Amino acid sequence: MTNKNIGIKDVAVAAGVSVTTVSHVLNEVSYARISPETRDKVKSAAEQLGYGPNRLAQALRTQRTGMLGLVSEDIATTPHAGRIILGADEAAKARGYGLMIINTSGSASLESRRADVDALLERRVDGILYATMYHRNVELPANLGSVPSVLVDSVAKGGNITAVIPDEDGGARAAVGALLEAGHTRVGFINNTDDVPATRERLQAFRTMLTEAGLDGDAAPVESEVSEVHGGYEAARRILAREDRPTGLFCYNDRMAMGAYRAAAELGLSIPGDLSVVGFDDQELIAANLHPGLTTVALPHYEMGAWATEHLIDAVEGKTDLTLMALHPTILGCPLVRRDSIAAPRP
Amino acid sequence: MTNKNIGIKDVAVAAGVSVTTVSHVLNEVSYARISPETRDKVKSAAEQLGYGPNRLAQALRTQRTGMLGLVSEDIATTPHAGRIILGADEAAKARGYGLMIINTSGSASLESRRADVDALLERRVDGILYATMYHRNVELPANLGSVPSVLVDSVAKGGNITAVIPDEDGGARAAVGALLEAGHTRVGFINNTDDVPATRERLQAFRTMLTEAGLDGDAAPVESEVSEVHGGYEAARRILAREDRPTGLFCYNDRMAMGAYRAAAELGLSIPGDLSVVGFDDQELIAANLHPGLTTVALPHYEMGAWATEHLIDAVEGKTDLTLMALHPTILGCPLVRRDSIAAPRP
DNA sequence: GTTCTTGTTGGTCATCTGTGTCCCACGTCC
DNA sequence: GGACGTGGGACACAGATGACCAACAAGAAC
Repeated sequence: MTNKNIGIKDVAVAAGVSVTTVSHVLNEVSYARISPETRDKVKSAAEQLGYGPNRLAQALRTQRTGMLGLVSEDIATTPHAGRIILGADEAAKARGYGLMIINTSGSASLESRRADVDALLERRVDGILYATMYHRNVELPANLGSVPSVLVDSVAKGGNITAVIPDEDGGARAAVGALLEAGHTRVGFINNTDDVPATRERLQAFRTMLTEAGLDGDAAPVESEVSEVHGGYEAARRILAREDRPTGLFCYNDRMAMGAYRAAAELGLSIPGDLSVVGFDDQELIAANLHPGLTTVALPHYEMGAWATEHLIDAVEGKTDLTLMALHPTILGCPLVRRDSIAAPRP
Repeated sequence: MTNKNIGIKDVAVAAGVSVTTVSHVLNEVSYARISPETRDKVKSAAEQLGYGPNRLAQALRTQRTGMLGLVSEDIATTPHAGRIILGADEAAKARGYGLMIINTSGSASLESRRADVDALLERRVDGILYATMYHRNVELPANLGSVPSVLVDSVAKGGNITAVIPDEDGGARAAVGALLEAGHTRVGFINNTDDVPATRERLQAFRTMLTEAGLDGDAAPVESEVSEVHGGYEAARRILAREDRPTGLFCYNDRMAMGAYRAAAELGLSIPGDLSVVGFDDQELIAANLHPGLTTVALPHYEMGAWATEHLIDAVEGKTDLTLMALHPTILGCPLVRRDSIAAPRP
């Protein structure tokens, strides 16, 4: 157990050697030639005293803190941030790094976010992860450039910073594909109204998937609303009121799908008997708990957090050149999570 | 903007004074007598060079890092952890402290949690917050005692560590009270099966509230299941199948309430017309998005995080003696959040 | 047998970036 | 001319690291 009051000096005295020797044996430096007996003396003395290295002093000397800064938007409003943090934490822990977390708001001023980054820089973090709550184009504080940094779940407005984002296109294709595969030919899309990459890319994937399947993708029904439960409800009411009522529904996210469930229930449509539904996000609290369970597409938050951390550490340790990766964002897959909301359409 | 490469030494050279003087000026030490002109020279030099203090070196010298360690259980599985972190982050930021976060698992071995705490100690955090995912009795690693620590959302098995927990009793009373107030006389409770304080305390509060209202608390119907949506569904099916079917239902948490909603829908009971429901937790994703919105009791996670941080910093700065507060856990209120799931019973 | 080389084993000292105590130089005032 | 006030610098210290140096014994050269 690390004891705050014991330093390398105390160990040296206890073992009857110099502090240098203690440092050498404890760090197992290759060039140090030290007799096995001395090694043992030092090690057991350290053990007995409960010596733990003072990482601050180490960091000061070596110019490496072994700490990564993570500025995360809106830590508490979605479970997404939690999964990014978890991925980052586990990747960091596995390589002996720690995480300093600062919360910021998606709507915070550039200046306040600059101050957040500055707080991390003053503490001499080795690198910085900048995570946003949802995939978008984000303006980054300039001081982020002074240490290796990776952007999680967004791309930078100015470009040229390494970023990792979800595969919107592939995810949407998987979702629509699951409906087509089940045999649906009348498929609708309930979309978001925000101007974010996901809105555009999912819509486009929706249309091309239908077209590729020999259906008229351009004519397929699409209704847009705010990406909340009530928006999903409204949009679903409209889309299900059409004469050529779709038998398959792709929803922008799980919350909107939850709204669609209610709309279907009100119209007396059973899921998946009368209507198949597929969502996006895999918010477990919703997707797994709806009845029937919602088939949806998982956003790779954990994986993005881990990927970003892994590569950030590589960069810190000089194993990678981040500027090379900065040209294009890295895209991580969005796997389909099958539950029970898709069935073949009634004949 | 903090520039990593600029030290106090560079400022001293630029201003034509000694490093001591720079330190004195920048820290505004009271005993230093320095002419206004020198002050200005130093300050503008620091400004120009983009000097930022090296918190590591400061910490090494002053034996204060200004960092708090937060070990949090299961960061990603519930939104609860996020709210604790947010409360802690904002309280810490307000007082100039930073947060080092380590994730652990509720089921992790004592040894691995000891290692987590050790990682924080090696980094010489000034204090530690230990947050659990739900209110219970937790066994803490012994090395937690070596710096000031506060336990969030649990009490320690051994006792004698300052802790802050939610007011289970008061919250449950508020929930049941809301049903009684609306005029319900046949009220049931859907409880959890886990052996945690909340299970016992909410049950007891339920019974005493009824009794205090002149009803037969001991005879009131209670059904227990696992605290998930499907458990809530099962329990609700049973409780609603009784001859003296309750018109008001208190659910152990929002997830179980969600299950109760489905059971009610299947039985053709409308909420709140035929059945009033009240939950616990205020998981927004569920409570706000059910239809009708679920009246529930909010767990003060943000407040507990903030309270714990505030008092931890007080202890670190010698303004409080934590051992005095360790005698009894501090209890924070659980306010009722009114939505639309409670109405008067049909006459 | 004495000095020199060489390998072994560890220690010395500067360094990382600041902080804080103590001390010094210089004027002034009675 | 000694006490005192003012402005600022020297220096030790916090806890480590690492390049380089030193002591010593064994064997080699003379």
